[in-house]
Amino acid sequence: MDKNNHFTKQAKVLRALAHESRLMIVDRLSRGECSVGDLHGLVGGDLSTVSKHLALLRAHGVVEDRRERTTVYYRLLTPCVCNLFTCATQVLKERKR
Amino acid sequence: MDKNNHFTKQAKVLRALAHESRLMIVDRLSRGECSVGDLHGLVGGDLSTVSKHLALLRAHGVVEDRRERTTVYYRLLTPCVCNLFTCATQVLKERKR
DNA sequence: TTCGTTATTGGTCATATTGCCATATAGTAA
DNA sequence: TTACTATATGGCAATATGACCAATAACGAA
Repeated sequence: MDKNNHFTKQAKVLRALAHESRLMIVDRLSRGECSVGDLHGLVGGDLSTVSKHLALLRAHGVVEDRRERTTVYYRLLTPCVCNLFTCATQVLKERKR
Repeated sequence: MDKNNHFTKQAKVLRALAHESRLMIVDRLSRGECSVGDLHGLVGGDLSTVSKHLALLRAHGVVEDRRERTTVYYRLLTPCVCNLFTCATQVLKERKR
């Protein structure tokens, strides 16, 4: 497998996560599955915008969904994404010194 | 401190990393400091483009630089960014199943 | 079927990102 | 000084991203 290609793929995953609202969503999902409506309540803005953020996360393999009656629940597919928070926080901390 | 604000900051750090060329740079720097010229040889494209990627990484606290004569060397400021690779890879792996 | 609830998709505009070119700067040596 | 090497910066055009509104779809209840 080509190495550049792997960096390209990784970059896409990171870009999928690198957004304020999507980080809020991931952070919430790291504490258990949640409906679109509740995520919307958390994130704010237009519901359709939240839905698009979720579609993007799903397309990149970060989350998956499950429908129950008329409600759709999302959950993390790869819990390790929490490491990103730790890492980003550490970069921010280091920067201040 | 406001929580949303923290997500915003984290998102900026992740965006700084979420680019093919910048991941290549970070990956290389994770194995020790390196000059701009050598990074350019690795990444390809225009040298000025590489320089801008480095400026962006520096502005976000991911790397720092040191000048020796006419050569500028860059190095990682926060080694934990390697966790990002692990995590992104895991997301990619999970997606395939 | 028709209606209400929940979520997704299409369209469009504004803004952000990226890459290349040309130019400028920092440092060294002659 | 001039010239040379190594990097950085300004500017611009192409593309990508994000937010909203409107329209649509999926499902259950009446």
